[in-house]
Amino acid sequence: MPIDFDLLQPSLQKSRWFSQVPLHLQHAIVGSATMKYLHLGQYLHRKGDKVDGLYCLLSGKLRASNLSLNGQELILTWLQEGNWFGEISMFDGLPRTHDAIAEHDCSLLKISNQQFEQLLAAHPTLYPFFIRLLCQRVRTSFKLIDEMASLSLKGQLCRRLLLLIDGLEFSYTEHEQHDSQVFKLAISQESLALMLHSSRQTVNKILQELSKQGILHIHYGHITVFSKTKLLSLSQI
Amino acid sequence: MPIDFDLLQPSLQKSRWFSQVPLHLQHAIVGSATMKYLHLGQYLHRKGDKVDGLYCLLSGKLRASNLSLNGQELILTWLQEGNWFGEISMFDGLPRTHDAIAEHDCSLLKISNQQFEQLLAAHPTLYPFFIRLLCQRVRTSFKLIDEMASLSLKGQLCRRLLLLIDGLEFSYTEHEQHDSQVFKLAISQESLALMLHSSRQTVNKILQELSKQGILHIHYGHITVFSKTKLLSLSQI
DNA sequence: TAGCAAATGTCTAATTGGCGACAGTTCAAA
DNA sequence: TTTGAACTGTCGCCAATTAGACATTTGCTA
Repeated sequence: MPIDFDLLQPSLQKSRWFSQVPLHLQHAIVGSATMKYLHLGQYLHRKGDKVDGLYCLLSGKLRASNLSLNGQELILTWLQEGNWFGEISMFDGLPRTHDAIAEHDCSLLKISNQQFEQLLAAHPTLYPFFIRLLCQRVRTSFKLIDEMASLSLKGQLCRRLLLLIDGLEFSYTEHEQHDSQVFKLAISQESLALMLHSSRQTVNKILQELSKQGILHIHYGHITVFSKTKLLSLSQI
Repeated sequence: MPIDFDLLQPSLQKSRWFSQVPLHLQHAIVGSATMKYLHLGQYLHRKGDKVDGLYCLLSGKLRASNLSLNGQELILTWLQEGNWFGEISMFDGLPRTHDAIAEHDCSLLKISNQQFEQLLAAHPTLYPFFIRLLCQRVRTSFKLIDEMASLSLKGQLCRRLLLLIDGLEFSYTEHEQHDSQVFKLAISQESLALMLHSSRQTVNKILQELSKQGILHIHYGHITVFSKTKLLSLSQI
């Protein structure tokens, strides 16, 4: 049961990070991976778990979150098709920083500790690429910290909607673009609130405002966004 | 004007990260550095600046912060004796994530881009160590994100005081310990507020409470902390 | 197609924290 | 020793947000 590299291409290339890795190294990475499957609701790992591998999500959706001391779930983000994650624990050997829960049935590439060590030993030129993955992580985190601190709740919400749209790789590009496209975000207001560490009621109020301004529509269980550009300008308040 | 490694030892070994680097690599790192000096109030770099080097603060104190859109300063942290920083821009070549301003006269080790490249080329075994530095950064950031979200303002304040005490390396150890030691934190309530993105008045109110509980004393321009353990238990609210 | 669970909409009261105002205190430099 | 800037203490008002309660809507499934 070898893994068919070409078959995975569409998923793999969704990652800005992975697509910048030279082709022969891409092959080496995928070559040391095995498949792993999860059912909806299953945990891939929990915060504090020992490191067991580096993953790439091929299909499905994972929620990265953890529980606050009073038992409330705090969602950090969603991992989507093409996302690589788990590299921090791989490198420093310390426990997982978050829970990872399947929100749909998922398929993943898994590179175990052993395989990872062998991979790096065989291809030390991979180091700079993994370093870049870490740098992305730090920059995204710093940006999030700034935004949590400086933006109003409304600004933060708009920012998060944009992040969800751009989805992949924890990273958000600021390219100017026209509003020709409509985006469907499958997320409940409750979940949005958990991500903003706010209340469902407040999120609802803000979404209503945005809806009245024609920026988005609210549906049962999802939101459609009409204007990325307007969200962008609002995410500076 | 070669740099005297032994003379710098006391400062260098304050870094948990650096002290775990093997001795011959420590020498290699310091060997590719030059000295740099700053006066109080001078900027080492500003957010958005092009990368110019990797630094280690030998003496003095730097403030890492940036301006929010409405012009307010948001303090991320203070860099203290022994801290290494600036590695993110070194690795990904992107602009600085924060301003760095001298709060006292400072002396630093500087490793320029060129020197850094040569250093890594000559000692590729350094990669895992720099990776670990990045991992520390990510973990500290994740922790901060969680705490900003889940803790009350009082909890956050206690948490920050602990961080300031442990100071070095962005990292905070949870070792249980007795309250035999007293810590002096040279920081104004105003600055604390900027770090918590709160107001001076609120910070004052909380500090008064803590003072009444005997956990700390408030002075002009600084705070003395008597009980780390009590701060620790309060930083879970 | 009836029923149910999940999601949304909308009130209210209570709480938190921001902010202006101003008085008092401390420290250092002239 | 005086003076002024920086820091701390405190009050009160106001806006934002939370949390509880409950009605309504939606979409799935038996």
